[in-house]
Amino acid sequence: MIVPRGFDIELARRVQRRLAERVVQIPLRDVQYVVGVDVAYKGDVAFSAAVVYSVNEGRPLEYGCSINKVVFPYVPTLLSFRELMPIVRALRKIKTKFDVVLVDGQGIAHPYKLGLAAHLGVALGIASIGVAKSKLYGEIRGNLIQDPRTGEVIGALVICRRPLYVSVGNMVTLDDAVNIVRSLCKTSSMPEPLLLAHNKANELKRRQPAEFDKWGEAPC
DNA sequence: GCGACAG
DNA sequence: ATCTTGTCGC
Repeated sequence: MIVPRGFDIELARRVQRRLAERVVQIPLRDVQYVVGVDVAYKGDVAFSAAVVYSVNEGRPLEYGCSINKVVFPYVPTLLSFRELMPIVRALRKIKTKFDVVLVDGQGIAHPYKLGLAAHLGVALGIASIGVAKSKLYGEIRGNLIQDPRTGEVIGALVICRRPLYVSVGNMVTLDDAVNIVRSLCKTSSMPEPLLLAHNKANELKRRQPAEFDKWGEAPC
């Protein structure tokens, strides 16, 4: 797996370990607006979507999106270097104030404790939860995911229709994360906000790409 | 060297 | 993630 020329993977790991120290685990209460974010790809173009979902009303309230040129390949443990910016761009389009973001990927259940959801949460100083469809790191012990090196609980298994690997991203506790994901599992194997974001991202992908600016971003 | 490996 | 036909089941 080739990374861009000049990319220092050792430096990247140091950055991840450093940012991981800023992850905070605090209880989240009065969760009313939950955002779901996801990215779809077509060639070297990323189509990202952010959806604000109202828990009380059980429906989406607002959508944010962004179309960007891909700048980094998919490399296990370095997913945020590929998807973080596109997701941030889509999130910034949202006007509604939200309580937490659900991310398609790991939170702290990562070899350097900084999966995509944790990186996003720390970078923006917001509450986030990692919801992955498969495991990246850790040992399954019953319904919990444990760090094989420290024995620390780094996540939990939540059965929607299929098992989901849930972990803290930032500013939430694992219990909060698990309860929130559970309560939002409706018709799909993914919590509603993520399903909506996934569908919106794929819908964007179907449209014709516009003109990219000097930052590699196009209107959407 | 071997196996594992989010999207 | 994406590529990609048919096929099994409700």
